[in-house]
Amino acid sequence: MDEGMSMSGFCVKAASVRGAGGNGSTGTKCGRWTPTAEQVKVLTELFRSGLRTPSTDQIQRISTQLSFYGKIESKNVFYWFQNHKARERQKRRRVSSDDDKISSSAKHFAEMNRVVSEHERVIETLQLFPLNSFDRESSDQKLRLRANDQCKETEQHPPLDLRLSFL
Amino acid sequence: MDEGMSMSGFCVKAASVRGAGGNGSTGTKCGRWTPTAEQVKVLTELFRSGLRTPSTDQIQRISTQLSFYGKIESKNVFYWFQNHKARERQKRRRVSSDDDKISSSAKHFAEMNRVVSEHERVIETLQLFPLNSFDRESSDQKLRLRANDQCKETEQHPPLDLRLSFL
DNA sequence: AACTTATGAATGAAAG
DNA sequence: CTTTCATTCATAAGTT
Repeated sequence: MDEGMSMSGFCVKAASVRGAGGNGSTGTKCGRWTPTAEQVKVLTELFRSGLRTPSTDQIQRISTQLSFYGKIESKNVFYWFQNHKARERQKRRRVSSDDDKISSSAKHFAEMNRVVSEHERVIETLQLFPLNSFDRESSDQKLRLRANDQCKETEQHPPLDLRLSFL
Repeated sequence: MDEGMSMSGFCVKAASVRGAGGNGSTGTKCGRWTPTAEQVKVLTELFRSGLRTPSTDQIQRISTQLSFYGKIESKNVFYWFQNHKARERQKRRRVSSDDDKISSSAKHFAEMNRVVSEHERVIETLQLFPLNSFDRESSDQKLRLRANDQCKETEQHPPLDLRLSFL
């Protein structure tokens, strides 16, 4: 597949975006959802009302409701809340960094210590042998305890070999 | 605004591409695993072949194999499958939920990715293309260009009703 | 038109 | 497995 932008995508024109009665009558770009002022208004109101992470069902309802004001998909609503919440938190985080000063070390300390807590496991050599009877939840879980390596310049790779015979 | 991070003094990103149409100049980014185009390609192929929840040893093997194309850890493989599977399911759910709303629009090609037969045990020697193909197509970033628009301007919307009672 | 900002979309990592 | 959080990428919209 090479091209894919020529199926049914053709936008006419997008109405004004946020900014209150914009009206610009301009932006004619598709490729990503461009919420209308009304949609943003409703979404914002929902957020203000305390809704932060709508359930799938709620997302569906919101989407349906908003589709009345313009094209929209469930995922747009999903992403909107996800982003809105994340950015609000992000901003907060920014502000809370006024502790500056000469650093109370507390933060750094915690961060430094957490790495070597209980990673002494060194599950480097995973059990490659087939477990006897119950080979139940032996997988997954253990892998998570791997410590992080250091950044290694690994941009030198060999030619792509797509054979998956190693399995 | 914003700057580079300075947590533990690791490598700061270098932006750039991950083997898109350019060349091998991959961004040396740390902090979190950034799969190379080759790695994604292999992982995707494995997934397409039916692999959904690799066992510990499979993860280990895959990781080892992929490390040939760049830095990678077992947990990255583990998470990749975990996320890929979950999102495939999530996406399907969302799309199917709001497609009844779109009605007169074309069906989504996302559905094209129907479930692959689980009986795929032919992960023996899957070769998609010659090892030295110059086909450096991005399989990672280009992926984002999937068509998803059909911007149907609903410029004729009703008066704004800000009641959120539909929840 | 180039640059900057705002924000939609994606995804790695992790929590529940 | 499902859901959430954190970061990052991409791009429409706004600014200079």
